[in-house]
Amino acid sequence: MIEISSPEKNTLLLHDFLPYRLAVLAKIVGISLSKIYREKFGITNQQWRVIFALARQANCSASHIVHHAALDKVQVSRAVAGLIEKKLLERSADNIDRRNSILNLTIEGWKVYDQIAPEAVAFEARLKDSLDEREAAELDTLLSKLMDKATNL
Amino acid sequence: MIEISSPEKNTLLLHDFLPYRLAVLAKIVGISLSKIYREKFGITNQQWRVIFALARQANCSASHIVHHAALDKVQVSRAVAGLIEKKLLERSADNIDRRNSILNLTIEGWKVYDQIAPEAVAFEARLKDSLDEREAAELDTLLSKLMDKATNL
DNA sequence: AAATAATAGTTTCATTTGTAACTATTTACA
DNA sequence: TGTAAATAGTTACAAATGAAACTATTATTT
Repeated sequence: MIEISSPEKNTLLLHDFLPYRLAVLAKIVGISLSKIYREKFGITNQQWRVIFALARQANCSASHIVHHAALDKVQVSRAVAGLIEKKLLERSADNIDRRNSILNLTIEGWKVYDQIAPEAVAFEARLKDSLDEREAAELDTLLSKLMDKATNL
Repeated sequence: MIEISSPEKNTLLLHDFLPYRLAVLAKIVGISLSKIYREKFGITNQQWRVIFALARQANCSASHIVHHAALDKVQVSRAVAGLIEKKLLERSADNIDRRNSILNLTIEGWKVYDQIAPEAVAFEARLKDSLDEREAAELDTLLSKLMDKATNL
């Protein structure tokens, strides 16, 4: 491993490149977090998002979840199927518009949510541990700005 | 879609949850960025990272890339194989330690790099567009802190 | 020196994921 | 009203991914 070529060229330093940093950080955080719901409950990331969307908003359709959990309709369909199989969620018919399904957590589903949610909150708190209040607020602002920018790039 | 259950419960708002925000942001940014190298050169994200790692550090082994591109050895192996097939990269033997391979971009590989790199830099600049200098510096600090925290959580 | 462990990298196989095509139902409108 | 377009959701198939087993080589131990 010998340094030969063009070190002073405008070679992009991957390590400092924002999209790369975001990807690596999000991945590490995601893997850590997933241990909470994967190891203990065998729940996938997508299933976790569906559960949390439904905990917020009961009686909603799959497409509502699509818009509130940043998943596409195939992902939601699969996650819902998995959760129904696990009996954490149930589907009923919408007689007003029969294209829709109406989704709800079961008692079991709420139990799982009630176990995961506090751990997720604690996880987030640990992650933000090294930030003071000003920094946490700043992070919030910056992520929002980046998100805005990224969505109309 | 009727709001029925427990809106005032400690239901976690996915939208505000840091790991979720990071995942969504990283994904959107990554998809936008990938258009630069995927559509024009048919290069995958992993291949792109290998190219950039090699542009920085020529004559290095696959395991060096593993440590500098946040990829595991299987990903690097596959990316390298793909890039060799595209003739963007070449592998030679290391006669001192014959377990290692020595990797280098080809002329073609450098040409591809030279086309992608400025676009990547411009992409990052657009992404940071709405941040002033102070905010950009702050972002840098915050991402570093989070990264630190996340790696020893 | 022989046996064992460690490292570099590849291959295999099962799972996950993404894209497109599909069914069913409802809406728009000619 | 009847036909086309839109919407909700599922299914099918190909491509990407992850985990484990594997080959080859070098380092370590006894």
